[in-house]
Amino acid sequence: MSFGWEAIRTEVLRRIRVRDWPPGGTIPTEEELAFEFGVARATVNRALRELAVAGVLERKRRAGTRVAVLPVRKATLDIPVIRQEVEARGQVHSFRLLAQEIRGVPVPVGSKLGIAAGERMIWMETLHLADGQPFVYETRWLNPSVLPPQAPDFAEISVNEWLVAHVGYALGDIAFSACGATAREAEVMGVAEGAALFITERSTWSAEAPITAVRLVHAPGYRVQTLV
Amino acid sequence: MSFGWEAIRTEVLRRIRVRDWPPGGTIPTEEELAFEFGVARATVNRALRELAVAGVLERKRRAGTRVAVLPVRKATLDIPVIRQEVEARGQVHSFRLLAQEIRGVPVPVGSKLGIAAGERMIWMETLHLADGQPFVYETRWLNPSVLPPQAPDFAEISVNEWLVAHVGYALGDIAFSACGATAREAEVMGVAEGAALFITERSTWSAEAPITAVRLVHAPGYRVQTLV
DNA sequence: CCGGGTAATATGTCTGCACATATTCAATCG
DNA sequence: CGATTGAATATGTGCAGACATATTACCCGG
Repeated sequence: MSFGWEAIRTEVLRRIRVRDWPPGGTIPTEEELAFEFGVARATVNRALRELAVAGVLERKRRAGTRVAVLPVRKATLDIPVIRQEVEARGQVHSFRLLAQEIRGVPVPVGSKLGIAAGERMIWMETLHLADGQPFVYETRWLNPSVLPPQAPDFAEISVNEWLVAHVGYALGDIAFSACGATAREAEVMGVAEGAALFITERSTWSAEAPITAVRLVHAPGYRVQTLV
Repeated sequence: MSFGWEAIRTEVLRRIRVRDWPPGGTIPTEEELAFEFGVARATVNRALRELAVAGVLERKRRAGTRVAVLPVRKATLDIPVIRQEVEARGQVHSFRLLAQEIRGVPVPVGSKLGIAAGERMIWMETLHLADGQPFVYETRWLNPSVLPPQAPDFAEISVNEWLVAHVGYALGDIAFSACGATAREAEVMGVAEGAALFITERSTWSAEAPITAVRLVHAPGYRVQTLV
């Protein structure tokens, strides 16, 4: 019977689905389950912990483990680098750096990155192409202090790839939304003004300082998808 | 020094950021790290495993652990029930069931749920309101076989809430996209035709059968956001 | 009846050990 | 020289026991 913690996770999930253990109810303790399944408590713990981070169970010390009433579904998305995304479709990736200049950051960007508005950062405008067709229109604010003395040529290597290779791991947040194309976006992406476009916005910080804030405008038909 | 696996995870992350351990390079074995930090190997394992599922490390038996070259960022989103979402904004949730009827499923829906096109399912149209304003326009295909003999009145309880309470836990996938409002959507949501709308699509299955396929059309300005 | 302190309890984590399993490296044989 | 076989190795998972910690339940005094 004891086929590892994954078997236990599956069995627990089954009992929840069959309503042996109804939503809101507490399930047996780790010790009892360990005895029933003939495994160590650590093994049961592993299985239940995974189900808890998945949002299926809620666990509290002393109170025990209960089946979540409103299972807040957690979806995990992979956010790949754009080049990878294009190549995964079997297309050729290229990009054009349309603009790069020093500017004072506007208030919303500043507050999002946690710096004073008017602070001078690098502003860049990039168009990513898949097989020569517009794929993503990227506008970015970049903290110049993360760059080395002689800055790399971002017409050669895309900012994002340079950052993941040289600045290293960072925290950040991501937001998705929909927006009608502005005049500029319509022109660059080759769509009608007001067309519905999918937007990804990301901000990232290193341990010390804000790194970058990006807004990606995706070509029509773009989807973000998850297999749960 | 030994403050548990979280401290170890943090220290490993730090060394990666400082490029003590550069991208693509292998890091010391669990045993070596356990010795260095003065903890058991299981503790190191826990820390490294978490970083591996986060996409920061890549681990292979015998080959060792290496720092991911292209850290595929994984974003985790919470997908709450609509009522919770509205109430979290401090607004009052209500909904109106606009239509409910039996229909044969069209091809795209059928293939997504893995059933034959033309199979008869329940089709429903619901409008969710926040403080009386249109919030989400929901169209749904529902497998009648998950309902009890005398079906619940979905004008009283929203389908989604009935499902989470009575059908229980299911797998599914989620997709986000952007789309211009159709004539019907524009009318129901009170926006201009062609306005950019954020779309969420979900399909869910139980262990035995497909349960439901939903398309949620969100009011303008809607965002899905993640704190990583 | 209420509030505070205390004990009981379920989970969280750790240790030290063992064996399983995947993968690589090397040696051996045709 | 190439392919197959076999050992070496790093991670994956397991067990039993222990202590830590959060939270609840209970008792007792006011």
